[in-house]
Amino acid sequence: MRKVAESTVARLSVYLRQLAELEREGVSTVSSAALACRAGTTAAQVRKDLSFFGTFGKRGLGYSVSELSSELRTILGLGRTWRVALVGAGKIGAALYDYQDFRRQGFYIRAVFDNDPAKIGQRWNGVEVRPASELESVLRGEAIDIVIIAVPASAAQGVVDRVVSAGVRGILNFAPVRLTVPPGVELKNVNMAVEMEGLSFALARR
Amino acid sequence: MRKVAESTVARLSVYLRQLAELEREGVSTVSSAALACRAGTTAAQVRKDLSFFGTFGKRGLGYSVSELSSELRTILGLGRTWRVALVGAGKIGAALYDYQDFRRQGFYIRAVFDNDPAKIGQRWNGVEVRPASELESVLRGEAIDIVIIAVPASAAQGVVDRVVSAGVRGILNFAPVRLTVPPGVELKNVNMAVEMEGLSFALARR
DNA sequence: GGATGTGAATGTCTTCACAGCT
DNA sequence: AGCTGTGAAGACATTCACATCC
Repeated sequence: MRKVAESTVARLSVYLRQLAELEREGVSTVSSAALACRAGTTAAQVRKDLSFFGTFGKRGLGYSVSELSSELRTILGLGRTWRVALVGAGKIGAALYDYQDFRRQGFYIRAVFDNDPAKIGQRWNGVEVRPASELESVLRGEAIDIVIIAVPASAAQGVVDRVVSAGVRGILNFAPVRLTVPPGVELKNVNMAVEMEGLSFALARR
Repeated sequence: MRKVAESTVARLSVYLRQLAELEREGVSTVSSAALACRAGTTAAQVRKDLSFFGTFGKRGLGYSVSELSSELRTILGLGRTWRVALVGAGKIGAALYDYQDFRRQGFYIRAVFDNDPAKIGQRWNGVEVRPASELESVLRGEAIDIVIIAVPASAAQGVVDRVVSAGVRGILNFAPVRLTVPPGVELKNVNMAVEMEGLSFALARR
């Protein structure tokens, strides 16, 4: 069960989202072909992806929407809540804080940090914006699992080093800069500039 | 020169960013090994990526930082300005509008749309927030190349259909939903939920 | 009959290793 | 000597196709 491709995991997320939609639509059973169609992939890919984790379907029938949904939630580690901190209370931080989809999947933002005195002390839905000086102590005190980096590029690596030293092992980075973390720490990057440049590349060659 | 992997293009963006940094540091020449180290990949990968587009280095020496930088900008289609529209003037839209890195690479937001009467008519840095009803006419009138979707998931596909019918061929989607576009239209997705679930997956299996 | 689960085949991407320039 | 550029090898991911089971 080791060694699963990142692309497989990303697709599982997509499947899960499609299953949630099917559930809302009242559909109770789905074939790999139907799920693939909604997820933008192929039936064989769906079956292969799932086969890494077990066997969830019934031959001749397909998959139970609710069962598969629940299995995927377990596989993706969504069977618990995750304690999240947000570093950077600027526009991007505010947008992320608001992004309710996180909460729905069990990601709870338990702490917010910023350096701007005008923001420190504000209450966001009951969560106080704290100064960066309290970073390590709050991360440990609140037992934070995952930190979201939403600070300027120049400050990001410094924040990451402190976050890692405070024992956090999952980081989602929105700063447009390549960060380094020690082995054992999981780092994901969301870089809009890379995506935009992917678009301009594709559009330019025609 | 056809058929370049998406992953290659994404890395080119990263190289370009590293080269810009090297330029600021006053470095004039860089080896594939040094660039790879900064970009988080291998020397062979750097050379192979570049080899799809030509030969830019000097054997025994490395690459001229400024030359390679300029070549990459051309390859990525950054040798011109791109006219961008933003649909959705909520928190995410506001954060994106503010994201100055876009502008620096030649992506200019020329139009903003929303449905909220409280937002329509606002001026964002001189760009007026317009009602969605004007979508097609403004996209054509302003000769928009790329549209950023920052509306709720439920509204996204409808917006995309209208945007495509108005002749736009590049879309960057921030709504957490799988969109479909006809062939010939380039679609990139930024999905934070997928990234967070990738983190929880990695953290859960230890 | 119908759809899954999976080894085998195919396709794609990355790494190796070295000839060839500077 | 040093480092690039690139075929060839290897690793990895996707697709095929079919035996298997409901």
